[in-house]
Amino acid sequence: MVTCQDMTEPTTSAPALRGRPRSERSHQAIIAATNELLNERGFVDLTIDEVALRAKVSKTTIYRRWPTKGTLVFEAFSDQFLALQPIPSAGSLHEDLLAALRRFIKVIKGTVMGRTLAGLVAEVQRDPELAEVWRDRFVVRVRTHHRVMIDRAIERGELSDDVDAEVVLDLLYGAAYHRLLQSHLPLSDGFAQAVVDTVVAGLLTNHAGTATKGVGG
Amino acid sequence: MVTCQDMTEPTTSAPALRGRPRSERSHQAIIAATNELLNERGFVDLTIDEVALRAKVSKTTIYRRWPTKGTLVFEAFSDQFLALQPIPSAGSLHEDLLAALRRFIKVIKGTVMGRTLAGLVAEVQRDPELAEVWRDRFVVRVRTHHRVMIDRAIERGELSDDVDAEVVLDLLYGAAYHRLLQSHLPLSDGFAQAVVDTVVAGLLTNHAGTATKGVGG
DNA sequence: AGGGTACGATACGTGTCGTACCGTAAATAA
DNA sequence: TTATTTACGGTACGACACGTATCGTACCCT
Repeated sequence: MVTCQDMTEPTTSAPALRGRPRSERSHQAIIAATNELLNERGFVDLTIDEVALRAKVSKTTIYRRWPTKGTLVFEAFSDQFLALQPIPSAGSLHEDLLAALRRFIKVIKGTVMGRTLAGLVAEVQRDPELAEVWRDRFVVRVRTHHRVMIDRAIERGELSDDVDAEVVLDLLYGAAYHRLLQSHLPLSDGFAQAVVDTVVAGLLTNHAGTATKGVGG
Repeated sequence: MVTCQDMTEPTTSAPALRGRPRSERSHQAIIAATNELLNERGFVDLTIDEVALRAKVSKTTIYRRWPTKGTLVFEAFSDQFLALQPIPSAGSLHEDLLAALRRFIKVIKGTVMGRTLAGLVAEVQRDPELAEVWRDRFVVRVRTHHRVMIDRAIERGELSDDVDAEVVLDLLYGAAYHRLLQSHLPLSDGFAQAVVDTVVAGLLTNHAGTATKGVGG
């Protein structure tokens, strides 16, 4: 769980347990109501007032914990989403990447999370504070997670250590995000195959001479 | 120029020139004021009221032509942006794609258009009507434009006609959009090189056997 | 002249946000 | 027990931007 305090302040060792504690039940009810409304209306048409109504909680209680709609939805979304993105270990780089990308696409298309993800990316462009939280607690987290597939391929010697893992992730998931956000073409399985085919083929080519190392940062 | 009517209705042959015509001067002033405010405040903090004030025009006049803030900003942005995306003809596929991607990145980083582009992509997630306009009059337009580079490479025989041009565009520009929207890493020149190196290498590999044709649509 | 349309100015209703207030509830500390 | 501290519910409120309505005036055609 990621509370508002965790998002904005470094975790304090002393939780200061004087006074009435925050209701865990309210917390759960708010997150649950948020997810319900995310399903029914989507990110844009979700209002804090309605969440409060649904959760049988005062609106004030929500604002005490989450400063904005974005941070609330972020929390309701992120843990749930990340739990559905395991790292495959099929063996080859191609198999791993394809399985991971398929998994990503499946969740995007098969649940409401695709629309919510798009809504959050949109909100991030509007709210600089949310952008920071988003990068640190989602983007970096997912990428670190996914980078394991590439690192393992390098360790196995399947891939040259000249390869910039960051660029690889940008190619794979950038393409997928692109279709999600622009909606110009569907996130089909053939798309996933073509993306992974092309990228892996490109990586397995010996590209000594065209330096591609260390450009990520 | 793309007017509101052009966006929502098929172009009528009879422009109906009875009555007082719309002031072209007002049109220019509104677009100019929009671009000014886009520079000063960005997409999010731009308000129609302020555009009206700046353009010395009634707010009503703006709403007569553009139904929403998104469509107004879209028009102020798109022609300007597209004019800065010429198709290079250096010769090889690698050279063409790299030059085009560099050009894209240069405009994104060197002008306010990067922020505006991000803001528009965000707005598109919130406004379904704008989304339609965006796809038809921007995304498809840019992609058709860019696809020429790939088609020419196929004609030259440099590239197999098995290659799905749509996927190629998603890989290149998807990666760039990804860094623009997520801000996790900079849009450096090394990034552009690595992206093009990897994708072109992947395309030049003979991938007969892994069908990648016709999955774009 | 007359009809049709755009214009300016302004007022208005709407929706959502986020905050302020205040009496009450729940926990700790003396 | 009593005092203190903090969260809670309920509600009212201010702020802000949106988009619409109204109406008298300006412009261009037939």
